[in-house]
Amino acid sequence: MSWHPTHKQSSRQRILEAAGELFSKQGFDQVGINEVMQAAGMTRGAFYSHFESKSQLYSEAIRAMAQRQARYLAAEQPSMEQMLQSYLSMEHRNGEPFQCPLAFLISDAAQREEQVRTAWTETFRGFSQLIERTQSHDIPIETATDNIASQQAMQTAVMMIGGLAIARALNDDVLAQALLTACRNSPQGAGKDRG
Amino acid sequence: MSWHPTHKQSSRQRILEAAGELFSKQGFDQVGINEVMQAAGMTRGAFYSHFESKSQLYSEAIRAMAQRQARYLAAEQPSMEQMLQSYLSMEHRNGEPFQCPLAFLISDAAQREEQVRTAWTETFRGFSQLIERTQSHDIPIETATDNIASQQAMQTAVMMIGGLAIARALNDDVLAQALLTACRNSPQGAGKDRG
DNA sequence: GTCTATAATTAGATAGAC
DNA sequence: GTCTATCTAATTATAGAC
Repeated sequence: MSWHPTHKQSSRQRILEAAGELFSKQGFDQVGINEVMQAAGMTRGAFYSHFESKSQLYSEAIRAMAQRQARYLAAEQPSMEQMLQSYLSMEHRNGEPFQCPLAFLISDAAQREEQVRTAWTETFRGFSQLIERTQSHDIPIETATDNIASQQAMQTAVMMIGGLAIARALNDDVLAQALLTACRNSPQGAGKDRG
Repeated sequence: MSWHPTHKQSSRQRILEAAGELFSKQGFDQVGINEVMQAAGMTRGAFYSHFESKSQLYSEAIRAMAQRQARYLAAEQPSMEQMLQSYLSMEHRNGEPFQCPLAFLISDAAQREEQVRTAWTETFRGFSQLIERTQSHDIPIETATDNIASQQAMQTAVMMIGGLAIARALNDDVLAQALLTACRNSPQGAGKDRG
């Protein structure tokens, strides 16, 4: 089992993927190392060969989820409208197939130590910058300063992350669907059906 | 100590207030019953004379915070601009003096049992309806249907709750301040400095 | 209604065999 | 690098005195 030099790297990756999914869906405190390791196909004892603590796993899992999604988006190059359509969907709210750590762990990460908050903050920065680039691509004529473009990107980020996080907290599927629709129709959206 | 019939009610209220503040700031799992009871001026053993479980305390604490804030708003009758100004402030982000359970517990509540999610959902409904009434007061000319007014209220609610929750998660005070400003300047705000 | 004492369970982290 | 076994600490919840 330990013949290949890629073995440890592969195990580490499996742990990160399992942790990202479990933490996002259930919250950091409600998931034990045991549960993470079993989902990764190992037992408790092997954990500390890969990570120093559960807390370190948390921050690395957030970064890993962000990187995975960034790679996907870099390949697909979706438009702003496409991004909103899939991000603000009931499927995403229900956690399939991807869970955005920014929305799923928003108040969870806020209550952790600096290491975790830094990972969350840097992920948010990347998300906001991606939106800014995508929006400037949709509207190539640049009449606004960078400052205003960055404000607009942050407003869109809030509408996306906040909308998804609220829809997830809501206990009522009909209301959640209405909320997601309202967010997609907001001025921060493609802006095509409002004046 | 047990002479007054209001004694139990007062203790219960103190527990609810302590729980609301502690849960909001640190998250449900990171606060023990011991900590809550000490903040309320009692010891662990007295807890179960007031609540059946920690989980029940959670949902009741959310409702108690919402009711307390609703009473305050009913007395003050602030305008939409005033509400945005105080809700989307750095003071509120830092938890002083009031913590909105919708923002502070957004992903925390989403991961709990139905009882807690129901309390959160009903609080959100009340918040959204309050915004709708306040917005219709600011713009007395009603050209829109109820459905559109409700959509606009939900968009504003997302910008407020989402903006505050993100600002709280961010590890960078400068970025958090910029984000709150962007939210206040958004079309969901008073709408006075955008077109 | 509040207290002290305790039961019962669980989790994060470590030790040492292989 | 992964396993089993264990340590230590914390937690929810209960029992019974006052």
